[in-house]
Amino acid sequence: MSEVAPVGWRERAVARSLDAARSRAEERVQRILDAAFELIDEKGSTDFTIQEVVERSQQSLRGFYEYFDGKDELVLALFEENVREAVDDIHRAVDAETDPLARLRAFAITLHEWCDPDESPRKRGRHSRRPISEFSLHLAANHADRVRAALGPQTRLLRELVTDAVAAGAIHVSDVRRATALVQQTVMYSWFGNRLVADPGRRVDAEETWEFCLHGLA
Amino acid sequence: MSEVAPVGWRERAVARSLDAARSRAEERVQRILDAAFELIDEKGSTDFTIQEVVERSQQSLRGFYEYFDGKDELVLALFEENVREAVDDIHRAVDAETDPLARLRAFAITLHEWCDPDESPRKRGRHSRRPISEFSLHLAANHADRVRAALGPQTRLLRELVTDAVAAGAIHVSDVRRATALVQQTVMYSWFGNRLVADPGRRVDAEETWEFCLHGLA
DNA sequence: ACCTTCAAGAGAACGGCATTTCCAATTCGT
DNA sequence: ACGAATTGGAAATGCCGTTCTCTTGAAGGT
Repeated sequence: MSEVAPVGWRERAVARSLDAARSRAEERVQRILDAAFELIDEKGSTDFTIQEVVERSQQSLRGFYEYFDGKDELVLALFEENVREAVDDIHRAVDAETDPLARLRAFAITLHEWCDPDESPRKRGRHSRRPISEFSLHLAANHADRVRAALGPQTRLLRELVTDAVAAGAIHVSDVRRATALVQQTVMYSWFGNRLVADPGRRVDAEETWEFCLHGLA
Repeated sequence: MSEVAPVGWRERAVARSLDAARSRAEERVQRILDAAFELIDEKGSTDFTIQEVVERSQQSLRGFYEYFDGKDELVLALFEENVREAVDDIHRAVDAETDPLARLRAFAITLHEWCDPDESPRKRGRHSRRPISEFSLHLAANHADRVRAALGPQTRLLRELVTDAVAAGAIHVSDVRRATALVQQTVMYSWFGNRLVADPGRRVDAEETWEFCLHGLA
């Protein structure tokens, strides 16, 4: 836990108590996060109350506000957690491919699966992402910088893939960063556009979204 | 106002009073809408309170709830109003062109201007559209059907343009409706993706969005 | 062992806001 | 003008996020 091993017993004792305090805090934060995830799963939306969270996580209201500046910060934390999981999964999918274009495609398809709340909602034992995806709209509108930061790892991974694909001559773009942004936003929020399509048979799926991006860049 | 001209004095009197009642109601509703628009313009967001609206529109709280089922319904009405204006404007821009592809482009560019809250915010004497664009996210998430209905005229116009462009051989799409949805959502919400781009110099503008769509369809 | 101090729990209190309700005033048809 | 429906006004309700206060209990120092 602590980065430098303390030398004397005194330092060690201090470090141990600090570590103890820290891990206690970490455990509490985790309990809060878990409780919030549970509530979201149960209600299918992010309109749980702080009360419910503290009750379920066996904390005090006071304690909650020690760790989080408010509800938005809590949901932001959940969002970050979700992005982390997603990036791990995407990384796995991408690394299963070797061809630069295939890697890029793997990124797009997997990311789409993670973001579309209306598709494959009960895949594996994961949390339902729908409420978080939906709330991410609110977050992006009100805390764009935080969301941007949370998405950082994902953005960097995609940028790398685009760069590789360009280097391999698979695609041609004038500005890598811009292309990255375009793909990222198109894939992440295509589900949102689908909400406005009445006929479910005409929903745009992952594959189509990917092809749209691919041609759009060419 | 009334669809059939009444024949006798009795009917006429009834109709007159009904007309009077109706136009009074219409005027009230209009006053509420105006007040809400004003507040939105002043605050730069949709977090006005119902109190403020009724005060400014010289109405009673009770009256407000006679005409609107709640705040969401009010903002939905504003949204519809906004779409109406936008469609008119887009229609004008489209009709200034004759070539099917140019017409399609005119649609995309003009719609983008209307939707992007971060661009050309002070154009003409119109309401600031930013708060409504932002709130439309919330609306689309919670009242997708209503938003879809409100966008109906816009969707139909675009579909026509796509059909024409296909007929003229300017573009090739497998499914007109799907292509329509894809273009519509990409253009309408590209501003949202831009929120996640740190460097303002890399924001994707109307022209780029259009080209992205154009190639994406080809 | 005793006192001090300070972290942390429990939950009451506050403030903002949407939505309801109730009563009095007013309008409207007859 | 008279009873019935409509409307205005404002207080009341309920929900929720956030803050405050009081209290407890444990750790540290002497």
